[in-house]
Amino acid sequence: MIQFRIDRRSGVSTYMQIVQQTRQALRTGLLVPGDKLPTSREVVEMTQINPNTVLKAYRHLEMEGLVQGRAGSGTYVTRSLHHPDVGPDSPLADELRRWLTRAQAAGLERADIDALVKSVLDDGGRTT
Amino acid sequence: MIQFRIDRRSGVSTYMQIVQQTRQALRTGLLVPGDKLPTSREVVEMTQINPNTVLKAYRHLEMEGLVQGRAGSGTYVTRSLHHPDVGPDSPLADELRRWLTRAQAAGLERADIDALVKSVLDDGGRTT
Amino acid sequence: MIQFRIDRRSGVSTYMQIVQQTRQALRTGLLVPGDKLPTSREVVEMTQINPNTVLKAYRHLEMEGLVQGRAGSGTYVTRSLHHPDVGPDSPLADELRRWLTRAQAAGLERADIDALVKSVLDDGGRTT
Amino acid sequence: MIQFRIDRRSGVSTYMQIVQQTRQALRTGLLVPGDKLPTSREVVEMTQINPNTVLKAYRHLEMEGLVQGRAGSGTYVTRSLHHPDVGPDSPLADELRRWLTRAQAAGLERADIDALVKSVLDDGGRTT
DNA sequence: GTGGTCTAGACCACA
DNA sequence: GTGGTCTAGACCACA
Repeated sequence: MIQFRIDRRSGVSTYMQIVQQTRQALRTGLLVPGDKLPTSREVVEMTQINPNTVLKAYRHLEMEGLVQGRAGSGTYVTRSLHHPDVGPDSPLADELRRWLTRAQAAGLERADIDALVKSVLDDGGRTT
Repeated sequence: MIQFRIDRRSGVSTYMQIVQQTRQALRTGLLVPGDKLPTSREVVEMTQINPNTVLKAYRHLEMEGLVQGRAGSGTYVTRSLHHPDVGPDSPLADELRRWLTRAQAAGLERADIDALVKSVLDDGGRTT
Repeated sequence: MIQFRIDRRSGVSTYMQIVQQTRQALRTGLLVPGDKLPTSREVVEMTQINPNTVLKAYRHLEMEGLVQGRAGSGTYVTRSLHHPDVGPDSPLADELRRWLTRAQAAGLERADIDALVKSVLDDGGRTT
Repeated sequence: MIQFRIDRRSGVSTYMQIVQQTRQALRTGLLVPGDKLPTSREVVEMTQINPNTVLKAYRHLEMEGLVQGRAGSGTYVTRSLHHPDVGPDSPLADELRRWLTRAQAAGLERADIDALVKSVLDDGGRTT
């Protein structure tokens, strides 16, 4: 089952972190249509946040057409965002992992790597 | 001069977006010690946000020891976060750009790429 | 300014009544892009409901792309749903008012009229 | 036999939708005293809802004096709400159908028509 | 002052 | 037990 992690220092609102992590799981194929999201009670146990905040996130995902809540049953994934080449075993993932190893060998910290990735991605590969 | 872009739908508060984008520019070397940040008036023109919000972000950066405000003059970068291998002309950046080109050729959208990068980075290259 | 009326016996949830009445006002042209919705405080005075319930309705309308909330300023209409022939002075409205007069003259109560209208509309004019 | 249709997005609770659709059928004369309502099992097949929800709706209608449950037999209509001029063959229905045809010819969608009808009915024909 | 988030908890609809 | 609604109120971001 998907595990949510709340980072209170990130500057991102709690419910939006739930939304983003769920979308991320849909992208990577960790969640597929038919899967059940954890109940609000389970998320509360995982994360120590208020059940209403979980429901707010789930309602947001529902309005995006990604999940559907069923009273008395749970909240279920209704749509996939998964692209086949985005899985953890894809060649692209392998290449990226090797690149990451080289970056770490060069002494880059996570924050450096994030900054580099972000600058290249935002640039759209334009300068290649 | 650094350009700020505010995304009101991101779930990140406006002032924190200014903070994060400034830190990002310090990481990539776009901003270096001595550089002047745009005045709050200039940021207001760029972004349509309230000058108080800009000042709050700059105060936050000042508390982190990254910039310093000088009355009647402006706000100046006082510290670098730049790692030499993180620049846009570094081999690591080149390799990442080539990887990005392959990912785009495989039909991945920006959201797919973000998800893939995030999953590999969060995994810490553990499985390599 | 648009007046909301909450009917606690209707079986429709409170926030959805706000949503429906706003959509109705957009349809009839009572609200047009640029118009400001009443603040949550004003709605609370009008209707005696909780401000969070108002915000929930406004957030719902925002996700539908009909309005936009601006912190410190208010919530504004961003899109019209108005069809020119739906105004109160349109010939169609006039004809319907004359029909309503005849229905009332025949002794029909509001509930009878609602039922008749609903049955004809749901039938789609198929049998004409 | 009366067909129930549940719209989960309407904001009206499921059991209340059953109640309202039954009252509607009593108004239009689709249901008359002596008629048998579908059993909860039949409604479950029609609508995919829980039998308890059907029973709750029927109990509600029984409290309103409109139907009566007979153990081992079913639930029967005990009272009419039908006004003779509200039938599908009444002149008023004919006129309304012709009006509807004109409205559709003018390019109005169902939502536009609902809004127009609602605005005229709520206005009570006052301005005629 | 205005909207947005979050909490705590009551209560309801539904299965 | 599960999701959904609503309240009351604290606190924050923003203008």
